[in-house]
Amino acid sequence: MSDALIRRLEIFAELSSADKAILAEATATSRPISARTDVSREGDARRDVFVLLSGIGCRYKIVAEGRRCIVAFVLPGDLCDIHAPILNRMDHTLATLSPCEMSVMPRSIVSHILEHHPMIVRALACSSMATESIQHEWLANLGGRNSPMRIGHLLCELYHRMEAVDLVERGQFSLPITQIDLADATGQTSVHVNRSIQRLRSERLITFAQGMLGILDLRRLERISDFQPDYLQLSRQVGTTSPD
Amino acid sequence: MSDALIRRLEIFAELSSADKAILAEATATSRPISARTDVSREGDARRDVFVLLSGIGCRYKIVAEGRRCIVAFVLPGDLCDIHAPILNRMDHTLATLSPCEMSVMPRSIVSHILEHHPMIVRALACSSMATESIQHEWLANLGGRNSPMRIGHLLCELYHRMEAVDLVERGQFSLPITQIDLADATGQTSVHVNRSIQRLRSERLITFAQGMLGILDLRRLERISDFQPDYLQLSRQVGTTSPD
DNA sequence: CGTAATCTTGAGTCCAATCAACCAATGTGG
DNA sequence: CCACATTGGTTGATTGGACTCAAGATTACG
Repeated sequence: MSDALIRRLEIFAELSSADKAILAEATATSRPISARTDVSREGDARRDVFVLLSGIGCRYKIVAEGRRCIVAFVLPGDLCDIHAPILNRMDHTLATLSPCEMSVMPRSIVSHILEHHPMIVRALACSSMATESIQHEWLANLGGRNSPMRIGHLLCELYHRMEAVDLVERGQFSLPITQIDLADATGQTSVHVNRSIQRLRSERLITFAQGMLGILDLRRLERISDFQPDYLQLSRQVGTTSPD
Repeated sequence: MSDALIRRLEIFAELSSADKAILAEATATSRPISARTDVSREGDARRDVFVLLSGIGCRYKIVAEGRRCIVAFVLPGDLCDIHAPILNRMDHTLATLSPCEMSVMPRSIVSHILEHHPMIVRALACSSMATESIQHEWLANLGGRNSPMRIGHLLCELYHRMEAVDLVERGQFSLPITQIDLADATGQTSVHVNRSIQRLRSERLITFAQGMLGILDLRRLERISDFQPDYLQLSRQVGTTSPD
């Protein structure tokens, strides 16, 4: 289970067996968390470093009038808030959407890694730049695209991110979230999301039922959603850049 | 001029005189760049590390049908792409909006800083987390707020960020950007932005003319825009957190 | 098996984009 | 110095898309 993290970081840097060992150790102890629970809340002091091992989580903020805005999805292998200890307050809430398996990394191991495992640090830096890219793309999504494109684009992103940690099988993957969640992530009403999904279904681009998402025609979905996978930075980068 | 960078980083960490000296050296040579020019383009290989010394820039993406989405504003003292050398492609374009003064940091100094000036590195890490917070807030802005709130919220953010580098005088600061720019940053039409600005003006909240923005009643503007300054992480943090 | 969520569909309303002028300020060349 | 072009801002009329409200169907779950 814990190998999602390793698989993810290996995209960005060549990890030694010592690197992998410490990552395995750091994520050895995990605990189950039920769906729809806040793991750490906006305003809390940042403390822990989490790794999501299975399930789907999100980061959200509450704006005026109680509206919930999802600002990111957290997928298996995602490492949350590696720099948590150095900033004082969470600006958002980290929560589960489905039942999850999470691991809390002990502070001691975190600082040990930061000091003695430069390749991991490098991979983490790349990973956080990829996160930034994703956020830019989300902004472009909300600011510049219409409803079906927003949904399509988001689904493409999730597809590729799940693919990168080997969780896609025959174009399908588990996506146990509601249309309300998709609405809050794309700045729309669930009613409106529903209609767009039905449109995508009727055009034989996706299937979405019982928490499973199927992408029927990735190329076409990407095209109509203005999706360019480059921004995810998920193509292997090992050896393609010079060390600093 | 170059002290905007130092002033900014000092928010996050206590810099020694050696730290400041190397920052001053790194930003010693600057060059003027005229308004509305792309500094580095989406798709380009990342190479240089920029510091904006004066003027206003932005990061933008072009989505389908040529629409421009501004995903961030770059203010004096902002350090662009410190990790540029380790990722291969720019996911967005960095451009000037007004005439700017920019400094390109030599690679050699960058790596020297990363290796020998831990407090600067720490400040940079904090700074990039603050950037992430801003992006979350922008997502909430686009996803959850109406037009006057979006504009008001953005203006509050710019006010506080300019304040942090001492560029606000008597509630006023230079903001040489167009309503079209504001539109592209808030996912609206310039026509719609115009009406919202007029609304804010008529409620005696702001003045905005000839590239100068005046905030007439910050508290009230913050209240009606659902703005909480905490997310900017601009309150001095020196000594408030334990080192890792 | 029953209750609560979630999804689906329809109808009506409203807000924001679009289209289209027009104005003011600035700059340019003759 | 003035005619003209350009850019940014302002205003109104129109239209379409997204939200709201509401009710029924389906699914999930204790």
